[in-house]
Amino acid sequence: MTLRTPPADSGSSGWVGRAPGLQDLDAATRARLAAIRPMTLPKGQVLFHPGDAVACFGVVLGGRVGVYLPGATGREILLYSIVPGDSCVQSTLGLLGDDDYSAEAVAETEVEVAMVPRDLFLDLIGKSAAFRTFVFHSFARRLQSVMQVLERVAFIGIEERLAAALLERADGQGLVQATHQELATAIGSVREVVSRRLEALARKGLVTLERGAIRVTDRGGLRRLIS
Amino acid sequence: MTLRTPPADSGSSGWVGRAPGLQDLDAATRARLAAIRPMTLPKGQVLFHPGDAVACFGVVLGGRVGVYLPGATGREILLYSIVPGDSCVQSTLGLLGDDDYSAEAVAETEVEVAMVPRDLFLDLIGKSAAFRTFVFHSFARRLQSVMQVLERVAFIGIEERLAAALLERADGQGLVQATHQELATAIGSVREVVSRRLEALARKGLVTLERGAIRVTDRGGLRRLIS
DNA sequence: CTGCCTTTGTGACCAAGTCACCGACGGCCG
DNA sequence: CGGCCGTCGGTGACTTGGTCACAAAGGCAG
Repeated sequence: MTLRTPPADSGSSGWVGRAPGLQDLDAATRARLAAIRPMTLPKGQVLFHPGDAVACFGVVLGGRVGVYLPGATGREILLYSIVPGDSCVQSTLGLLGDDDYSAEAVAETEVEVAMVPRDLFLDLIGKSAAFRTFVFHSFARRLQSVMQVLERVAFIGIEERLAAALLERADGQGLVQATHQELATAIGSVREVVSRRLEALARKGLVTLERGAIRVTDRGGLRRLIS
Repeated sequence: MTLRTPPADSGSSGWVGRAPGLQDLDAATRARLAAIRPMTLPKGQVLFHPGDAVACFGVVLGGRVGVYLPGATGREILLYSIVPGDSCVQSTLGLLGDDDYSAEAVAETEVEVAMVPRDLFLDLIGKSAAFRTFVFHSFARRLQSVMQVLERVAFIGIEERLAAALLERADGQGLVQATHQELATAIGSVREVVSRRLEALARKGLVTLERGAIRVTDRGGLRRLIS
């Protein structure tokens, strides 16, 4: 059995039906989108860098993409993650506002994504109310979430942010597969600080530390730190 | 001579022609907007609080509105200022994403604003490409600017942010009419820190301090701090 | 002038970021 | 098997920025 992308399947739903938020599209728009063949990107692949020109409107169908804002010092901070059904709002920004990308996007798992070319995107925005609603909603959610990131970085202490990040990432067994550096980037801090805080959490018995991973042993305790 | 709002003047352009960004609207949309009577708000007036439901889409015609994100600790940070021709993107967010306001808007001068009711707004979004473009552009600019605020707060030192804020606010004579507290809020810091930095800038001969104001005496010197 | 409010100054302390360096683990290759 | 090297994590000394508590001016109304 081959691992190629499946045929376009423009007859019935195709990938469009699998994208949460795009299901309510009118038939004409559906058909035009369905003609696009989704592509698969390996984990670690960079989708765009700051300064790249925006060519397409990306809709993520599977996997997770992290969007990072890099600072002058080499540090960077996670703006948001794109999960299935989200569009890449950085692209919207570029297509509608004529700006280049100012952030970096990295595939954090293997990712399946449909790339809508600029012209089709602009045409659909004009013609399909449902498509417009989809785009606007993505946009609104993103602005909200960026403001939340700002609020946290500006007003909330490291311990609280770290606890939240751990709870968010823990799987069923409480395992968080992330290096200290990755957690630091996610909460807008630096490795050393995260290492020290994790050690403190471990001393309080809330987590245990492994190489390349953290195991959450007391979810309630972490939740209490968040208040 | 009375100071009332002028008559609606729906015949020719009315206020719509005075709003940068709305000039390219089609005649039908223009007419529907022109029927709205702009209102004037005094300096200091609060336009909305966090938690308020969004009822209208506001377009600022004159003056300046500051939008602040409040933190749990009582501190708050300036997200952006709305100047003539900008729409209030917080409103867009609420009207399209069904969220309440999460920020606070305050008139920083006397302000003239046209409030577009929700239904008319949604209708125009659907029917007028030019209006849509206007809204999208505002939206895109705002997301960009919020990301810039985040980048500064996360990665850039106080001195640099302060110098930038001073340059931005200085009038022709170099006078910045703002208290230390106001500057602190603008750059996402606190009064004490700003006071100390200002004192340092004064010792370097870049500014002189007055009660309720700062006078920039060496623009070049401040610019050099920003690099 | 007096009292009161707003703005600014100050010191001690705590939280977080920076820098420099070390050690520990885990492949991987000879 | 043993040594090499890259990634990951630990640590101490130091700087920057935020917090807290309180004092000292300026300004204005009564």
